[in-house]
Amino acid sequence: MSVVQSIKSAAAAAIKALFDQTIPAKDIAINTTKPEFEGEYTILVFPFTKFSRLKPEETADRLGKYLQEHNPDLVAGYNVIKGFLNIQVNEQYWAQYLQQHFNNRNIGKKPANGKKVMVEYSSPNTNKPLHLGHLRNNFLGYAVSEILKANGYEVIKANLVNDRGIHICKSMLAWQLFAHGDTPESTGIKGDHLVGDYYVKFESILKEQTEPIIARALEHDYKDFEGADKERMEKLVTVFHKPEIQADEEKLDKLNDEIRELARKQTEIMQQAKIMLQQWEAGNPEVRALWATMNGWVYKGFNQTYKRLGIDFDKMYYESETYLLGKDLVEEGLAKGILFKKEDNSVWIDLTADGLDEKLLLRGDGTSVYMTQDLGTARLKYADYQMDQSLYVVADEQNYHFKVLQLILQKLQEPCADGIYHLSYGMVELPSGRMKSREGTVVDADDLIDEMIATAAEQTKESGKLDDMTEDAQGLLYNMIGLGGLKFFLLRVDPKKKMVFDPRESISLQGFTSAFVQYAYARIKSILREVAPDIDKLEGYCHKGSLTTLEKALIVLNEQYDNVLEEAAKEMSPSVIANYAYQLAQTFNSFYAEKKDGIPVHSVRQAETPEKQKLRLQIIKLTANTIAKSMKLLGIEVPERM
RNA sequence: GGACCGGUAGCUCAGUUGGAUAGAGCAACUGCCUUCUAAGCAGUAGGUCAAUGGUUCGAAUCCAUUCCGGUUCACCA
Repeated sequence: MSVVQSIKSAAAAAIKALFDQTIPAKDIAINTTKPEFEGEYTILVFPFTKFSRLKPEETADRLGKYLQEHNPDLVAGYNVIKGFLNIQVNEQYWAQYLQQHFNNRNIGKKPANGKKVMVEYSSPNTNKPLHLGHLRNNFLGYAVSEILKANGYEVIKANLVNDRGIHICKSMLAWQLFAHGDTPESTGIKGDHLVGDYYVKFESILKEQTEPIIARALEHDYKDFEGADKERMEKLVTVFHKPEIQADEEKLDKLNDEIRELARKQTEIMQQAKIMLQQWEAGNPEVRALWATMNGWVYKGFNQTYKRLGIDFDKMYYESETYLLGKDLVEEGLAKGILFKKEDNSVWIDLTADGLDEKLLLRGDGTSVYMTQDLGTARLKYADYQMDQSLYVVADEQNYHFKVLQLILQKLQEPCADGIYHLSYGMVELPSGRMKSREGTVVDADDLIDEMIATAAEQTKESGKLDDMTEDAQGLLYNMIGLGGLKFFLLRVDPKKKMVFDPRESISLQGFTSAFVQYAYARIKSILREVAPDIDKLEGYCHKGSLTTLEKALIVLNEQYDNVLEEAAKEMSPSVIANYAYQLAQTFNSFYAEKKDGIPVHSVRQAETPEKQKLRLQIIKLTANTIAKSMKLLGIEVPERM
C-alpha cells in the first residue's frame, strides 16, 4: 500500500473515532506538501468542518494529534496552517521503504489483471515516407502500450497498413510513366522515399494538367466536363463571378477549392489513375504485380525506420485484405432494419436522433466507403483476439469518424462496440503553422532522426568526455541521445493537445529534455562504478537516524512511481511519465550538487559516516532504477556514461 | 451555421475528483568547476490564468454568456 493510501485510511479511521463520521478513504483529499512547509503530505480538512463543528484549525489539530498517537509508525509529527494538516511521515517508514525497494527491479510492475487490449497505431499509407506527424503517433502508440503492459494488461500492438487505394495508384502510375524502371537498388534511394517521390511527381503533373482546365472553365468554356460535373462546374463558375463572392476571401477560398477539385477529376492523368485502381480491384495481374513490387519497396523502407525507432508490432493488418469487409455487417443491419436504402440503392444510417447526421455506408454501386471498412475491421479484430478494449491511436481530426464508428457498432449490437476507444492526439505543427505537403513544409521522419543523432554526436564530441570510448559504443550513445531527445520532445506534451515542434528547441540537450534525465542516470552510474557497493550488505541495511531534506525528497518521489504509473494508464498519457522522470532527475541533480561551505552535502564517496554512505547508495540505486524504468516506458534507453 | 477541442510568463509547456504566495524549461541577467560528470546547480526578473458574471469558506480548475483560434460536419482515406 502506498503512503498516500496509508494516510488516507488512517485518516478515515481517525475521523470515525473523533467525529463519528464514515468517509471512504479514497474520498479524502490529500496533496503533496508545499516545500516551504514541514511535512510530505497534506490533508485538507475543510470538508470535515461540516460535521466536526469546529474551526478548520481546530479540526486539523485534533485529527493530527489522533493520527500521531494512533499511527506512530506512519505519522511522526504534524503542523497546521489554516485548514491544511501537514503530515510529517515517520523517517523510519521511509528507511524501511528504501530498504525493501532500492534493489527491486520490478518496482511498480502490476500483476496481470486478465484484461486484453489492442492498440492500433502507426497505420501508414504506403505512398509516402513517414513524417513528423507519424512520429508522434508511433511514439504514443508504443509508449501507451508499454504503460498498459506495466499496469498488468495483455497488449496486442497492431498496425493497419493502408496499402491500397487511389493514392497508391498515383505513385504506381507516375513510376510507370517516368521512372524508366528505376528501383531502390538501382538508385540507392530508400524504397518508401522512392515511391513517395513518384507520388510527388504525379501531383505536379496533375497540377500542370489542372490549371488550363480551370482557366477554360472560368472563361465559360466547359469542354473538359460532361454530364453532372459540367452542370456543377457551370454553377460554381457563376457563383465565382459574383462580386459579393469576390469580396469575401473565405468563401472565395472554399469555392476555389471546389473548382480545383472538380477540375482535377477531369485531367488525363487522374483518369488514368482511376483506371488503374479499377484494374487493381479487378485483379489485373500486371497492375497487381507492380503494386506488390512497389509496396515491397515501401515496407523495406518502413521496417528500417521502425527498427531505428525501436518500434514493433504484434499483428499486421493490410487494408487490401480488409477493405471488402463490413459489407456483411451492412447486410445484417439492413435485415435488422437499423440501416436503410435510398432510391439510388445507397445504404445509410440515420444518426440524427443522436445529434449527428445521416451517414453513408455503401455507395449506390455497392462499393464500400472508409466507414464500412472500419466497421468490418473492428469485427475482424475482435474475432481474432476478443479483447476487452480496442484503442485507435489516430489524430483528432478524426474525432467525428470514431464517434460515429462506435455508435454504429453499438446500434448493430456488435460485441466489440463498447471496447472501442479513440486515443485522439493533437496535430504536430511547426512554428510557421501546419505542415502542408503542397508548400513542402512536411518534416521527413528519416531526415529528422538523422539530424537529431548528428546533433547528439556533435555535442558529445564537443564535451570531449568520452574520447576513450570505442566507436561502436559512441554510435550507440549518439542514437540513445538523439532518438531519446526526439521521443521525449514529442511525448512530454499531453497527447490530447496539439503541439508546436520547434526544430531548434527539439535538438536542445538542456532543460526539460531526455538528455537531462539520461545525464542524471549516467551520473548515478558513475558513482556506483566508483564506490562499487556490496549489494548484500546494502540489502540488510535499514537506515536509522535523520534524513536531509533532499534525501527524503528523493525517497518520497521514488515512492510515488506506483501512483504515477497508474495515473499514466488511466489518462493514457505518457506525458505523465515524462514529467515525473524529469522531476526525479531534477531532484537528484539538486541532491548531487548541494554544497555547504564549498563541501558537497550528499557526497557518497566521502560520506560523513558509513551509515550515510549506505543510505545514499540505496537512494541513488533506487533513483537510477526508477529513472530507467520510466524512460523505458517511453521507449527511451539510458546510458552508463555520457 | 451545427458539433467537438483549445486560450496559463516573450516562446514551449505543467498544473482540473475546487485548496496555501499559479510552477518548469527556453530566451535575458547574476553567481558557482583544486573534492562522486558544469549536458549541471543556486539565484534575479517576467502573470488582470482570454473577458464578464455566477456557485463556494475558497475558482486557472465548476456553471453561464461573450471574444479569439483550431478541427470536423465528403458517395476522400
